[in-house]
Amino acid sequence: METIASSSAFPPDAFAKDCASRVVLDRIGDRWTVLVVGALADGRLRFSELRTRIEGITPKVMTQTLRALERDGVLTRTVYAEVPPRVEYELTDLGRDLLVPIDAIRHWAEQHASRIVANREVYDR
Amino acid sequence: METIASSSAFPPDAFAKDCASRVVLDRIGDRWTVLVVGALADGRLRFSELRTRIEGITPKVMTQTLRALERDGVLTRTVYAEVPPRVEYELTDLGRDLLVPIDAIRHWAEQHASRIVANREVYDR
DNA sequence: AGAGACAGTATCTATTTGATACCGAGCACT
DNA sequence: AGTGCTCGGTATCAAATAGATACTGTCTCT
Repeated sequence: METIASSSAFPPDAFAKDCASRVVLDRIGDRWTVLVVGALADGRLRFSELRTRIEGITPKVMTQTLRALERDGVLTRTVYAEVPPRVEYELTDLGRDLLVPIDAIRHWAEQHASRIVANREVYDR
Repeated sequence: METIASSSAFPPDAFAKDCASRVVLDRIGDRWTVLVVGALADGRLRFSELRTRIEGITPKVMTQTLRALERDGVLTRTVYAEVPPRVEYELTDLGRDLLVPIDAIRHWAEQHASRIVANREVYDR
């Protein structure tokens, strides 16, 4: 395999290394992406609002995650030249598309969480 | 951290640290989970078959991922006492449930991959 | 002058991931 | 009897990533 398959001559195959869709999956297979995108479901939020909503994320990692998502065109970053500074993040159309499967994942997690935690306890015993 | 909130007195909230659903999300926010579960969509596979299908995963990481998913009850691991050894992995009901949102994610990735790669190129320029 | 808000950086450490080499049991072949 | 092969992993070490914590710059308000 050579070039990134952005052509549609071949069906995109996320299992193939170097396939574009695999590259994209790597973004979602990120600890924080699901949470950040999910947090922006109801509209634009500022950096600090995101930090409050998503417990446990450090500012460095928040910045990294946001920049990566901005780079991919999932969200926009708008800086207002005020003091104190105001920066708002908002999903793009692409980001709102992503929201659909991401919500599905989150719902699955919330539905089956207790069962999974129980499985772990059995396994570890 | 002491107890994971597996009670259903509170609505599960994946944004909250220490919430069970957050713990579960962390499993999905793993680089390989989506691929491994997706690979098992059509039935049981052996270790080496998984390695072939999922390009780029190393044996160590494959083992880690499979053990974690087994621990969570997403798949089963069956060892046949043969030589050479045969070990088969298969999704549980829980795993097949997970397959639904995971397929949604993969479809999203395959659909929008080229657009995202294009976005990155613009951003990096 | 000093404190505070906000959106981050800088720095250092801990944890995860990855590359690569190797192992053990048994069969098949020479 | 020795050699090589298959399969499903481990072992070991290096590299990349995530996390904890402290700090910065700008302006405004007291």
